[in-house]
Amino acid sequence: MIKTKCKDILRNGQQVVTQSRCDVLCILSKSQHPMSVAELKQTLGKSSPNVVTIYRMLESFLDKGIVRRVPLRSSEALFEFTGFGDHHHISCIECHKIEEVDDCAVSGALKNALKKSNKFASITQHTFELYGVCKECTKKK
Amino acid sequence: MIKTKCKDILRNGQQVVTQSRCDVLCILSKSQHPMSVAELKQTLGKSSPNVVTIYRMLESFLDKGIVRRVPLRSSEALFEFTGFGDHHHISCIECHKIEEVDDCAVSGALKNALKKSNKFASITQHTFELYGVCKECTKKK
DNA sequence: TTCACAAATGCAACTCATTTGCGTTTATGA
DNA sequence: TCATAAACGCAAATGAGTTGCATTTGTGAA
Repeated sequence: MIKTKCKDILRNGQQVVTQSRCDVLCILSKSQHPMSVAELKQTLGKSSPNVVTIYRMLESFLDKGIVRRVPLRSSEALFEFTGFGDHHHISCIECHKIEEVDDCAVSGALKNALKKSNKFASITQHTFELYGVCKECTKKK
Repeated sequence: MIKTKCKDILRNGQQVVTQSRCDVLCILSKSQHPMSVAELKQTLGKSSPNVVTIYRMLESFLDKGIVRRVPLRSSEALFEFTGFGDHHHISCIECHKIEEVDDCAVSGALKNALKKSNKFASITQHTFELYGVCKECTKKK
């Protein structure tokens, strides 16, 4: 994802375009896995804005649907760029490697769930996260 | 769920049986929705053990698979009794009401996911959580 | 029933992710 | 170019969850 693209995304989301915001979005859009705030800061390195700024930025991106919060770890939040469409994650319980998996019948499950519910009118969001053991870690044992 | 039943569950899970542990498990097993530590403490009222004790207890229950951690809120962990088998949740983004929904094709999605992955050998756990607007809140608007 | 030991508990202090307040700087669009 | 709203940095606060340690209690063997 090139910088100009990031700027467009920010503008479309009515976001003020600053260097920091471009940098963060750029990193997220290139990342193969959801990232924590700490990881973002580290990747940004010396040119990183204040942690607080990253938090506020992500909050703002979340509002506009530019990023999404992934509930894979209970200790810290992970964020990923939404532009790649819907997919899910398998996380290794040994080495914490994360692999992405695409839709795989979840949309069907969603419709089903709504049909079965008698209290809900709509489903606006969902998370489907898997935990397992990767082949590497399986081999080690 | 009656007290004796809770004791049995604890014993089967090689858990030391104490009053506090019975109380917590009893409350969880009666609850219609996953509960936070704070909520548990409040429900236990005056006879509640120290918060730290509740944390350690739940940690221990998690180990033995007696309870499960539900990632519905990012700010605090929710716990639910596993004895009722597998199901999922829809949480209202307005009023935070939680409804339980049963399996609805998720197991199929799981098999599918594993088949598509080329890095993972097994899936040991999964979460499927839905967010939406309940009928009540829809009406209000 | 008794006894020793491992496990549970309480308390205080700590860690660490995330939030808030506030004064300053910067992007935006008129 | 200028006014204003938003972003930013810093410091301090919050709040969930953890850790160390001394004390109590449940458990299984004698």
